[in-house]
Amino acid sequence: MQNQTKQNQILDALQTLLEDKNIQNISVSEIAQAAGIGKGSIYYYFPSKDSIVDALVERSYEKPLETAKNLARQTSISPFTRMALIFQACRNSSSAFRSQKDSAQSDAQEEAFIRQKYMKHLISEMKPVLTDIIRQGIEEGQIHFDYPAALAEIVLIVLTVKLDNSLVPSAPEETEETIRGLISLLEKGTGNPVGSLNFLMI
Amino acid sequence: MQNQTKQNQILDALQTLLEDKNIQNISVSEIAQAAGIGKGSIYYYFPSKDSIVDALVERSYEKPLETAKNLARQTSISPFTRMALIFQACRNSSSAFRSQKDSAQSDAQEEAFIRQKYMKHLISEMKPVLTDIIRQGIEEGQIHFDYPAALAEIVLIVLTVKLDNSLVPSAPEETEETIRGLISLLEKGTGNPVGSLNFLMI
DNA sequence: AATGGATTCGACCGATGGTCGAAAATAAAA
DNA sequence: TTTTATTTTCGACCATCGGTCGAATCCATT
Repeated sequence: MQNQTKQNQILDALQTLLEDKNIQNISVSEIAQAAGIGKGSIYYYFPSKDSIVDALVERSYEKPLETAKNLARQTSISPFTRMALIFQACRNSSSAFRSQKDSAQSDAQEEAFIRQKYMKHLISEMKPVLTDIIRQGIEEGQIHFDYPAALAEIVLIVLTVKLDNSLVPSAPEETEETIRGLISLLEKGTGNPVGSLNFLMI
Repeated sequence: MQNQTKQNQILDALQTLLEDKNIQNISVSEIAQAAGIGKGSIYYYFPSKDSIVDALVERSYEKPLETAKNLARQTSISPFTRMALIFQACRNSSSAFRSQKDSAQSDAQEEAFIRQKYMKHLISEMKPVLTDIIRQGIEEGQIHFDYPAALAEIVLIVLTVKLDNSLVPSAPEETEETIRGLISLLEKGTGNPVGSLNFLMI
């Protein structure tokens, strides 16, 4: 049952390849070659090319997700501080997927395919964690809002979409303004003073 | 210069095919066959398969987008009413892309590719229009907020992502709660009374 | 009629994701 | 150790795809 190590070997190869190519331009043979195994063996460990990508996305966020879940239990720390720590952990890991474009302008459209997987995974895993923290913040009177789960999802969606910058591309200053607007909206919407949510800023 | 009619013929074929298949499973030959022309002719009117999809997305939102732009100029109507009309127009058209799943569980992951194009297109086109309306609302004292463009983008992102339901799949009641939360957040964040933004509800 | 551009077409190309059965490696049984 | 069974590896092979190409056809203008 060295499944794990062989799978990781394949995932490592894909991750390396992903650094300067988008998935659509990476063939399964190429992955096999980079992993030092035959193409057929790839399909012994994964049912499809797609599932390899899924597995890589999952593996990439195992650690920050675990960090976040641990943090969620530390009820002694202030909710805002915990949220700040979580976002920081996620941001560090997400950079692993920032592939530098092959040449001048690579069709970000194509590459967005993998980002979307990452987005789906991250939001679905993170939402319950963030919801719990917000709920605690509400109970402690630090957040005034009636829909903790919705609040968590809104923040996650906007931040993920904007920080990714491939689903809805925009200039850095535009992204910054949107984040600033989100912060302002959250502060006014949850009854918090100006500046209290600045940890969301890039 | 019957380019337009032939292109539309091809677009029609793709749209029909899209009703019970995802793009990745639709070949160019298939599109050609459905359009009643040879495969080579497809490439006389479009440079690539991808560009056909792009064109279809654009065509699908021509009318609601024009409606929205016209509405934006009708400064005599209240900003909230105009927004309500715009969202209604968009929702009607977006249903054109709701492909029923092939069988039990079709990999929504794959199909999300086209949604993402639609999302990108809709947000980039709609953002300036919505921003203008919000800005007018601010000037007229009906909206109290400092970042009109950010507000427009946040609303568009959350609504598009949630109503699409393939980027971040969730149960209907969950979607409803998120929308409700967004409404509450917007009302409190822009200094509006409860219920004033209910037009965002599905 | 003749010329020349616009349009149509399907055979063809290189490459891809995925399959397969046979070999090689490893473990279990004798 | 020898034999049998099981797991793992592999690359030739397959069907199919997106896209190209040159020949054929249409159609307007001269």
